Amino acid sequence: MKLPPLNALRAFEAAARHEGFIAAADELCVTRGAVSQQIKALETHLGVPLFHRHSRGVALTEAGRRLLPVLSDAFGRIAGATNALSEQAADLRIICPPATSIRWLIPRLDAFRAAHPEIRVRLTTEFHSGGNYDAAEYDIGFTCALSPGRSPDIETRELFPVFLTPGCAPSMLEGEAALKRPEDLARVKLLHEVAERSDWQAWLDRFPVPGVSAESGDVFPNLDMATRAAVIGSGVVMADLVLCREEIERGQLVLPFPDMVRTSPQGPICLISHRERWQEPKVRRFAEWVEQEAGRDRAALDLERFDEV
Amino acid sequence: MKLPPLNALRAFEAAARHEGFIAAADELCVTRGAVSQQIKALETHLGVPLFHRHSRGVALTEAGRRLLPVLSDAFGRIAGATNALSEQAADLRIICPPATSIRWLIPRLDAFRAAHPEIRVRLTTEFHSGGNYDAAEYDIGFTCALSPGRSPDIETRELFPVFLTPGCAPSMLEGEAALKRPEDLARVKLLHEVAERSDWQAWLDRFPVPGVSAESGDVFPNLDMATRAAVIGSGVVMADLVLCREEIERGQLVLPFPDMVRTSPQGPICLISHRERWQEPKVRRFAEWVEQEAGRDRAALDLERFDEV
DNA sequence: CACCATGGGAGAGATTTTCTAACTCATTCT
DNA sequence: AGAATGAGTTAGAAAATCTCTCCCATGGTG
Repeated sequence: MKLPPLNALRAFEAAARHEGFIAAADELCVTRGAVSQQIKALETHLGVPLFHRHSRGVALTEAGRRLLPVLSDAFGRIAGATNALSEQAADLRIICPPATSIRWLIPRLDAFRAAHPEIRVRLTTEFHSGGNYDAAEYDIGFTCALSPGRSPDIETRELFPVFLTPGCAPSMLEGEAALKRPEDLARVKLLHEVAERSDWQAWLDRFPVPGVSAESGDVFPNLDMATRAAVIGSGVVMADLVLCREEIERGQLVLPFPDMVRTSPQGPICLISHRERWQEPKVRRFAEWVEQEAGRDRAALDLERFDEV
Repeated sequence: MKLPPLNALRAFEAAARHEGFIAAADELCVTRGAVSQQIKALETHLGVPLFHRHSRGVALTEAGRRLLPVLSDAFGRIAGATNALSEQAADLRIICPPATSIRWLIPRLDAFRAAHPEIRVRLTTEFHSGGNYDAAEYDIGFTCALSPGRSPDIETRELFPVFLTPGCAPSMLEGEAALKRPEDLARVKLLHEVAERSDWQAWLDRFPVPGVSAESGDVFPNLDMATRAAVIGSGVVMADLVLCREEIERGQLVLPFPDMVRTSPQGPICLISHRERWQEPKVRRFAEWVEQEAGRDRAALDLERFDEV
């Protein structure tokens, strides 16, 4: 396959389409002279004149008329394919479970958008385990490290651990029904993120409390709503120290047993993506930004306080 | 229509097709480094990696796999169209009437082929008037200047005039039947090029000879055969001073009435081509070469001797 | 297990291509 | 006649592209 100089072909295509060198030069953002030279070079290369030069303007020769549609078509296809690629390259499709989304990602995301306006962020807030992460639908996701059933091409990167300890409204530490010892949990309502009650179960496995069962209490569709129920004094939620940091720092949520902390059995929160995708600029930028933000949370938590379990 | 750098696309296409940068570099006659840089530039431009880099070789990414067929197809179309043009640009299709062809063009044509080996000459020897010259079939032709019915897009360039005077074998000037005066033509056979007997008729119109009519004599399919008949003493041909120059100089053909010369009523021999085609390199080169050769003939003839009629 | 062959990456500097800027020419419109 | 239009030409500047040299990682091989 022998090809003539491609840039000369592009110059010719533009000039032929506009039936003039000046319009072509404008389109290509060069001077008329450049177009003139390119086209002359192409004519020399092919050995056929492509334009008749009149004193005023140019007109295609027979040869030029034959060449134009082929080039326009070919360049059109190339433009279509490459634009589709860049188009898609600009879209960053993120999937994030509800609690992480509303409590961690969304508050920070505008900063990312501001820092990278060229990336169109499309966030889907939806529960998903690492096992059913769909690399075709999403460029990157948030999930738990130990989710089973991942294909070997799907890789994760750890962000921060999930530290669990009961949390409640400050009012619950006061009065005669105050939560003072773990046994007091038997007198209050447990607030669960999902029907499986796994967080409370995990904590109770680590710190068994007689008379307290994970089977009791209210169930919410996600951790955010359970936490908000706790804040308004409805019961005790199994709080995630990272995701609930704001409420804890503001004193809206208090930790009655701050030394009784365990990590989630599902492992730390992590980013998840296809092995190949990490290198894509949009993904790399987002991942780097997320890791930086997560680093701040890890630092703020003073993780060394806790024994990992 | 926004296009990525075309040369980078070509580098990518070659690399993707060969599944390796080295093979691509060989195909493009550059170094691996050049291919590597071009492809990196393209990836940066599109914002998507097109290859996975392994320690040994590369493999297309999803994006690369989508781009490759489009590019291969587009470049293939471009190559096809441009090759067809150059291909045709290399063919020089000439049409030339028989006498001019055999007596003038063919003896000189090898010199042209040697001087321009890149041009494939395809000569068609066939009678045609300027009026039915077909610019789609032939790039250039030889004809008479005054042929009627030409379209305005068909232009001619004069080569040399057609000087007509009787010619015969030297033997005819000897003996008791020797041609001494025009009246002696009544005793010999006239040799005609075509049934129309126009050359003899034209000469006789200019130099009327009592008792001699263009209606008599033998007819040949072309001037070459009529001339050869004259050389072997069969009769008197209406000789063209240019086309018969060789025989005249060698003494095979003698001119009994060297002062009785007239130009052909059909005008001089000329080149004929489409207005647009003269600029095509192959046509221009041929035309220039022909004009140069014709110039030699005009000089050799010492045209000033003759009164043009 | 050292060693070499393979295939690609990086960076500096050379080279080639391409573009610009200024001017020219021919023609048409006013 | 003079202005405006559209293209051609040229030298030199700018930009792109390439080469060259050295680097790294991997996978056979003796």
